[in-house]
This record gives sequence, C-alpha cells and structure tokens, in this order.
Amino acid sequence: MIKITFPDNSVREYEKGIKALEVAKSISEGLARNVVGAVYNGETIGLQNVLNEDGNIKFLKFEDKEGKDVFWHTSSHIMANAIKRLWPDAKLAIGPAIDNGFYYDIDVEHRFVQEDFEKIEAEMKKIVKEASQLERFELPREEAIKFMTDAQEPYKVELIQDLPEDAVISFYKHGDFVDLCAGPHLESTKKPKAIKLLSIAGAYWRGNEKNKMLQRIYGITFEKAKDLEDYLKMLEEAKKRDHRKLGKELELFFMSESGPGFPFFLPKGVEVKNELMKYWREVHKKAGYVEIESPIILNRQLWETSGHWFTYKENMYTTIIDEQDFAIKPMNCPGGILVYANSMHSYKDFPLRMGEVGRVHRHELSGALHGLMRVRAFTQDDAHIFMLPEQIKDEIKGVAQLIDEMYSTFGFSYHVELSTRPEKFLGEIKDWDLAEAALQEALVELGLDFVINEGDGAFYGPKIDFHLTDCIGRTWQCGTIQLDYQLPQRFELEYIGADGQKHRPIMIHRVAFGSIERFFGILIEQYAGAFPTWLAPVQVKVLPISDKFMDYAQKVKKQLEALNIRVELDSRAEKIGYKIREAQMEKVPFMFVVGEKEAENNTVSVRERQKGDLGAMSIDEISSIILDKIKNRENDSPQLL
RNA sequence: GCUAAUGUGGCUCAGGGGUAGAGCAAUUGAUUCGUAAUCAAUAGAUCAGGGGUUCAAAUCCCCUCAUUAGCUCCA
Repeated sequence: MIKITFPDNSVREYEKGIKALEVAKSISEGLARNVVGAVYNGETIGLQNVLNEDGNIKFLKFEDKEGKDVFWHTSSHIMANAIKRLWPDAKLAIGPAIDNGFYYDIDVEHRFVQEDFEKIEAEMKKIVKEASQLERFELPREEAIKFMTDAQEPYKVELIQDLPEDAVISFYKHGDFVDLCAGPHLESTKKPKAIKLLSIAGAYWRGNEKNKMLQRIYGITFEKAKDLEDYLKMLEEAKKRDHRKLGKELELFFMSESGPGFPFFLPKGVEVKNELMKYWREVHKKAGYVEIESPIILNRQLWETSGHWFTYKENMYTTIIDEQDFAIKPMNCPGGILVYANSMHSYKDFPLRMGEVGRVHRHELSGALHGLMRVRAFTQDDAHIFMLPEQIKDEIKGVAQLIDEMYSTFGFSYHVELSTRPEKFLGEIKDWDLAEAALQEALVELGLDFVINEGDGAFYGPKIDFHLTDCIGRTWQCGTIQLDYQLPQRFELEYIGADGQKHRPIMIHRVAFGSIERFFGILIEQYAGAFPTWLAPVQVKVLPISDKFMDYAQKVKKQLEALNIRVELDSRAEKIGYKIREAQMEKVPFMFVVGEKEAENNTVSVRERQKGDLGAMSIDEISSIILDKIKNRENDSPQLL
C-alpha cells in the first residue's frame, strides 16, 4: 500500500504495481505537487525525488531494493551524525546506500582504526534511541551554499555548485544533524537497530585519483539483530568459497612472491584448464572459427602502428633486443591483424572468424591484483572477426549466443552491459549509431536482458560485456564483444568486394571466457571447488579397504584409465573412513570402495560425493554412467549457487 | 600507484622485550580395518627481508617486499 498525503491534507491509498502508475499520473498532473511521503512496506518514505525539476515523473518504482536503499541511506546519515559528534572537525563528502549496506566518505584529521568502530557504533545506537524525525527542507541555491559554507562543509558546497542551475536543493535534518541530500529517507532514525561497521578504506574525492583521498567507512544495518547475525554468517560462509583459499586447499594453483600477479598452476589446476580448453576448441570449431597463434614479443614499430606504444605504454613490459625496442603483447589484436594482412581476402570469405588463445602480459597496479581474478599475465580466449557492415548484427548475435551457450554449460547466470559512444571517440557518428543499433538489436532479438552504460564504450567502438559474480557478490567482466573501427584503419586492412575494388573490413574483437585465469577463479567459487565430473581434476578415487585388496584396486584403476577417466588410488595403510573423509574434502565426484566382497564379485562399491553410498556396481555399469556425464558435460556439481 | 590492515614451521593459528608453541599435514614404526579422522614416535621456523633502539627484538621504531579490504584502472 502506498499512502499519499495531498496538499489539502487528504490521504489516498494506492495499491502497489499498476496503481502506482495512477499515483505517478496524479503527481504529474500537479494534483500532488508537494507530496510529502509515501508508505512503503509500512515505512514512510519521501517521494520528492520521483519528480524531475520540471515536474515530470522521473522515477517511480516500489520494489524491495528501494526500501533497502532508503533504510541504508538513512543509516549512513546516522553514521555521519555519530562521526560528527565524535570528531567535530570531520568534513562530509558523500554517503550513499550500496547493494549491501552503505558508506560515507569523510575528510578528517583523525585516522580511523578498527577500534574506532565500537565507539562509532555506540554513538549510532544512541542516535537510533533518540528516534528523531527526519525532516526535509529546501533552500535556494545561494542560501544553500552559504548554509554549507557556514557549516564548514566544503565538499557539500562543491556538490551544490555542480548542481544544474534550476535544481531543487534539499536537505535532511534529524536531531542535531543536517545533510545535503536528495532523499528519500526513513521517517525516523529509530529503525536501524542492528549496526555493524565493516571496513575502512581510502577513496578519492569524486573518484578521481588526482583528488584528495578521503576515508571511507562501510557499514550495514538491519532492523533485527538476527538479520545482522545471518548476514555476517552468510559472509563467513561465502568466504569459504574464495578461489584463493580453495586453490591452495585443492592444489589447483598458487601465487609466489617471486612473481606477484603471475599465477603458477599445479597439475590438478592444469587438468581443469585443459578440459576447459578442450571444450572451447570443440565449441569454436563448430561455430566456424579457425585458430591461429601469434608471437608473445613484437617490435616497437608494430605497437606504434596499433597505438599501444603511446596509449598503453605504462602497462606494457618492454625489452631491448639487438638495440631495438620490443614489447611483450598486452593484447592479441595486432598479432591477429598481421595474420589477416598476410594474405588477400575476398568478401566471399567473410565473416572470417580467427580465434587465438593468447597469453598477454599487462603491468597492472600492484594494488589491483586479486588472486586469479586480476593478474598480470593471463590467457585470453580471443578471436577477431572480419566482416562486411551488413554482417554486424548477425555476427554479434552469433557471438552472444556462443557465449550464452558456453556460460549455460557451466550453469552460470550473468548480466550483460552495452556500452555506447564515449565523449572522445574515433570515426563517424553515423557508423557509431549503426553499430550501437546493431549491438542493441542483436541483444533484443536474442531476448537477453541488458543494461546500457551510456558513454562507457571504448574510444574505438561500442561493446557488449558479460559479467559474472564471485562468492561475495563482486562482479567481474568476463566475455566481451567490441566493435573496432580503429585498428583496420591504422593497419590499412583490405578485402576485395563484389565490385572488384578494395574495401576496409569491419572488425570485432571478442572473448568468451575473457581470461581463462579469471574464468577459472569464478568457476572455483561458483562450484565451491566441487567441479562437475567432466571438469574434476580427479574423477574417481579408488579406496581399498586394506592392503590385501591393493591388486584388485590396481586392476580397477587400470580399467578406468583405459577409458580416459581421471583416477587416483589411495594406497595408504589407513582406515576406510579416513580415506573417504579425505576424498570427500578433495571433492572428488566418485569414490570406489573395494574390499573382499568387491574383489570376489568383480564390482566396486560406489560413493558419490553428494548422494553418498550408491551400493555395489559392476565397473562397466558405473563407468558408463560416468562417461555419459563427461560426454554430456553434465552439470552435476552439488555446490552451484 | 593511493588509504588502511596483516605477514610466526607445508597449512590454520597462539605468543607480543629475556634465546619459539599447538592442531592438522609430513616422515618412521605398529595396525589390515567396510563408508567423514587408528595408535605411537620423529623431524620441521635465524617469526617476510633489511636497518635501528636495547644488556637483550618475533615482540618497539624506520625502510623495502608481499598479501588483504577498498579507491583508481581493467579481462
């Protein structure tokens, strides 16, 4: 129910959903120009920000997320209030709600440490107890600036100054605290009773690294203590899936101080990677790709032609060979282009899909490194597609479909972003419009949901990004499809058209996994290390009851090996319970227990990692089940999110 | 790169100015066992690296490196 108070003090109630549109309509017709609040989920929230400055409806959505946003936004005000009480010289910057909680950026002499959290939390609890009403008021621009100047809030003054001329400048006040804010807010400070400050970090004012670094405090609040407890427990659980932890425990990969950002892969990790690449080649071959390889190190002249030497140099590892500058490739495109340019092409060959599994090196900032997700050397499952302008849409569709097919194989859900022309761009606007329309149409025709990132495209072309989520909800860009108008021109690429004349091809640059390393990291977290059988580094572990049955166990192992099943034999003189426990912790999909019974009947007692004991089966029977799972790449991980 | 925190045997962690401690793993021996931990013994660390303060530094201070959480950047 949405309760709207009208200027004549009459109150009308509306249903959620379709009725909300009526509310919107009455507001836009001026009936409720000065609406003060709406009730959502039993909580009164402000409605002012549903109006544009011109009185038109901008935003009217009554979903849970908004309820949470309001709750956490008010919480951020409470935190700022508490900090101002404890450190009166603190200057406030911005403090929004985020997906999981809220933060506030603060400029203050005092260096916050973890021990301060308790103090701040205690002060916040006092403010909650005070249960002050949140009151909204507006000020004309000049007065607002003066107000904030007097309050010694230089960041707020800057924010006001940057608002459009005709913007409504609103403030929210509760108790002894006032903040420049568009709202909306809770009615009172009494609700966020369960409070937890989570972390402290530096953040540049306005996100610009040239600006001063402020202190950002993250927190989360709930109405009930139980909800907070559950949330913290959930975070704790999520951390157990962390690919860095599992990578070590399951002996998949490791990082060494000898090569920060350069991962080492252990035999088991390589098994998984190889299986991924086998799948990749199969799918790409079917989709009409050819595969090439280009060198890791290429000379300066090439990188100058591509533009990287000037625009990307600080990220490139360079070296000198025979008194000439060379660079280790940070991207595969120039190499791929040399392959294209190596021979003449006809329009009849298009679209020409040229894949390359290429290892690239980029000198990322040390602080940006993150397990396998952000490394300095990684392998892109790259491809460059050369085509005619009229082939763009279908080709994009094909690639998006391919990526969707691949992600579905892993049971992943993902979200798609379409990034459009940035302020600085190369080429003609009409080409950009054409390309953006083609990208968008392709996505719409495929029925994929996507969000548009206005102006976030690369300077050489618009792009579609595919994002996957890690164990604690951070999203990572994996697949991407980028149109590139720049490189074909820089390298003067050509093809012979139907008219016998030379033309410039359209080029797209795309990756499906993105980076094999990052994808592997996501994979580990999504499966919590329990890979589906087809990917599992060890698919079957043979566990003899005692040494007496070692010969039979060996025989079973050989039989499985002959079928290309990845099998290990636990030949230690341990009890069966111990061996099972270990195999279980290694997340091996199948355990074959063999003892006297099995050796006599030529069977194995099958134990599946999730379902437990499946009873005795002949080796033929169980291996055909396993081979089927492998062949179909069945998604039998018990851990999928 | 920036802000903050952290760095102790292979792993997880305790200790926090008086010459290093646990559990797991490892090794050896015994046990030959029926579905998530058999028993015993042994070995393993100049406490990230370097410098300083001190009679004495893993512990306090400084620098460097790495890691973690963010920011910035990005696959």
